[in-house]
Amino acid sequence: MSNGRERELADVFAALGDTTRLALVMHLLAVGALSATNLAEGQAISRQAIVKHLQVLEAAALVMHQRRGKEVLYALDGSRIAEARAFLDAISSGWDQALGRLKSLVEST
Amino acid sequence: MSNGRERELADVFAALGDTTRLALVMHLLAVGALSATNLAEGQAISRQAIVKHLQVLEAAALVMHQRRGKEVLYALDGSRIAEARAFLDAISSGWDQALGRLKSLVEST
DNA sequence: ACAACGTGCAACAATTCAGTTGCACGTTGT
DNA sequence: ACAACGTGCAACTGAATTGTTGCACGTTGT
Repeated sequence: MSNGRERELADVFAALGDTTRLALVMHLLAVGALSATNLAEGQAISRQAIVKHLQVLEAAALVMHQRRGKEVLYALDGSRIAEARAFLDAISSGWDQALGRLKSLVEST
Repeated sequence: MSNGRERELADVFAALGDTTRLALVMHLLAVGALSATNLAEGQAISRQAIVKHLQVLEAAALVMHQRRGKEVLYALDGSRIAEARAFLDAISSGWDQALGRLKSLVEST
């Protein structure tokens, strides 16, 4: 795996590794596109905090934004999620062999 | 989604959201089971740093350990990876509808 | 023109994270 | 018994993260 790819992947996982951002992703998935002010409504934290989270998601290419008059709409970008999925698939496919090696190492008492 | 589950999921993603830990996971996947000292060999950072990373992975239930004489072997635990995969699958499956909603919102100039 | 609204920027405080070093403890093989 | 080795614990530093607040700027509708 190239070093850059590894970094990108880690960024995606790190971006998802926060309950607030995970909730944002699910919210955006459900609704489609929303402004930061809109997303912050009824939330415990401030709009600015939400904006920072959105920027983290955008830096990981999980989210994109588009200006629309005086507001800015944020929406999900799917390509990186597909990559992350592919990675976890690869891990899972290597799984049985890895488990086998583990047993032969540990059970040789 | 229950709040506890959401937290667990975020912990899994956060644990994977670091290039060092990602490399550890792939290394363990390839080899099966290794000690912290072994994993630290030839690495730029110290054994203690590796141990801390392994503890993060273990807290997220991605890794388990087992004592074996004077050394401690670490190996992957697959169940949580399967859960993370399922989550990304769910995201991806909701994707087309989300994209449709996005377009209708943005393109209505 | 102007009031209202959403955004953008910057400074700041508190917390968490990554990594180091030093040393003590338990296990192993001679 | 003892030297060697792998581990465990604790203290510490520096950097990154998360969140706050205050204010200025652009856009919108009346």
